[in-house]
Amino acid sequence: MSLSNRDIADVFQAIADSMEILGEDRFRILAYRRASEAIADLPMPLADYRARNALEEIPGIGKTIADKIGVLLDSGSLPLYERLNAQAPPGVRDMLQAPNLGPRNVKRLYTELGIASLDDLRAAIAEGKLRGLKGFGAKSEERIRQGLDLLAQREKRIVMPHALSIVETLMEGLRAAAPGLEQLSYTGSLRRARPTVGDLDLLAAATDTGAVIRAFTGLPQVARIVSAGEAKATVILHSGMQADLMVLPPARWGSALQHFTGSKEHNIRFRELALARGLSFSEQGFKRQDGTLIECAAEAEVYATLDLPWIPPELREDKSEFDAARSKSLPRLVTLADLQADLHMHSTWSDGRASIAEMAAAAQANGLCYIAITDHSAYLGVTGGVTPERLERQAAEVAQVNADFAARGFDFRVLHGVEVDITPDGDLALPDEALAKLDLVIASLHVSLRQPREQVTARLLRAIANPHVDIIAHPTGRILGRRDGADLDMEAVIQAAIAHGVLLEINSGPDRLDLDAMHVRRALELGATIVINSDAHHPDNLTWLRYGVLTARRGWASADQIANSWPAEDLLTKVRQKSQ
DNA sequence: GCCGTTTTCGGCCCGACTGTTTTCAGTCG
Repeated sequence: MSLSNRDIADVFQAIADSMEILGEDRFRILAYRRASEAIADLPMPLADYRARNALEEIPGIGKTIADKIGVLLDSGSLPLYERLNAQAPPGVRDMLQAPNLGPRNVKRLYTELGIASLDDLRAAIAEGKLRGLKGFGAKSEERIRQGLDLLAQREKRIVMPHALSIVETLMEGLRAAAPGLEQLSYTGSLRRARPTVGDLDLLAAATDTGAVIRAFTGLPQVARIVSAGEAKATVILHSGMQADLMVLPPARWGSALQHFTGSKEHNIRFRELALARGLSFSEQGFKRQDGTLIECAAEAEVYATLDLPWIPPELREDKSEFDAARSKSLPRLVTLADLQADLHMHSTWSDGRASIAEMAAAAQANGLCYIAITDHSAYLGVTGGVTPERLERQAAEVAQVNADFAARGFDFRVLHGVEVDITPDGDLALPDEALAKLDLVIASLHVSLRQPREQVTARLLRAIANPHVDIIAHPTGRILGRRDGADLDMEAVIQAAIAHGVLLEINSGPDRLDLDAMHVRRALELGATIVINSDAHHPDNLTWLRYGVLTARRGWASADQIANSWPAEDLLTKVRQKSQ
């Protein structure tokens, strides 16, 4: 069993952690961290890169680390890793996770007191052993104890859609409670639309900063105030999430927003570019060599100072966005307003909660021009799925709904589709004759996701090759925080989808967001076409499209690459080409 | 250890906060 990208990324992260504790060269440590993050975000297995002799083309990976990847792939272990494990073992590295405790002190606790795990640390604090150490007082010990408490109760990461809903309610409350607020935004990984986030970061601009802080800590959502000063506060919400608010003068809004949005990697690269021009950048603004400051009240001014166009937050991961910005080739990212259709919706014909007419009306109210009703095929546990016979009857209802729209003078259209299961053998759960009569066929994996890579990939490839299949829904089947997706050869899936004119879906369900952004980007690079669907089972679910759009944007998608931003006739032309 | 619109050698982001300090080291975002 060869190591996954995740496994290898974890090895390099562990190497960096151990080196940090041992006090090795910080730039060497940074190199291992950068390599680890680059690997974690790759769209293809490392073995594929090596096979194409392309490991060193990955930014952040040079000859040394490429060789180490080779050793890991071949042998499953690495001498450097084993050696570091002996000097700073996993239990010691775990202590780095504790807030307020960093590498220097972890090393001292380990070497001077023999503390080698978080449990050891808790015990040592209970016995008051830490304050005996030179440079440690009772306050240091207490801070570390508090850090351990925080670590224990720290909620695990929540999905981005959930975080957005919490943060927007919070912002609404703050706007009402804090007059004099000139600017307010969420920042951090949430603004970059990462699929999961660990805490909530808010940034505000106001002249009276203290008044905004007091309004914030007084919000009804706040369960506990961790700290609150004149410009910064940290609270724990009743939901268990930590929320940080920073308030600053309006003149520095732009530089602060850029700084707190990150990512850290993007910021480091940005500051390197600034240095090359003799400017030092921080959240305060640009500092010239003579010490004078250039303030930026708007974020676009920050980038403009380095002659760069504004870079959308979703792209700020130091994944070639600066090259694209410099060469004026940043994509014009798709927006929610670009979408004309939702091509994956359920009704009471299967497990949906509303009729076809209700779903259509909701879509129209949301500004869409056409939809596809795609109920589940009758298969396994799905209640009331469609059979060939029921599809015939459903077609009549779809025709009636369309006739009603036309009679009322609306230019709105319902396409008749299906979401057909791919069986464990790779068959489709409905016969070709039934599929041939439909406007649109979605095929998806719901069962046997744990099959070996070759087998589950082959299933999907067979479905893609079926002339009636138009869309592959939620390709990996992942559920965020609950289960990983199928172990697919995504490169093969993308290539097949392109060859057969099949669209790949970004499923907007809050805990799916599948395809994920890195696969979207890879698919688009190779020339695939994407669709963003809600998979709505209720009219309210149509708002989910927003999350799919954010995921597409993280994948560098422009509107022309998203099939449901096209007019209905263009989409149907593409789909019919496929069936011939 | 990586990397190049000054560089194949010599760089590599920045400031705020905290504690235990008489000038700084560690941690964080």
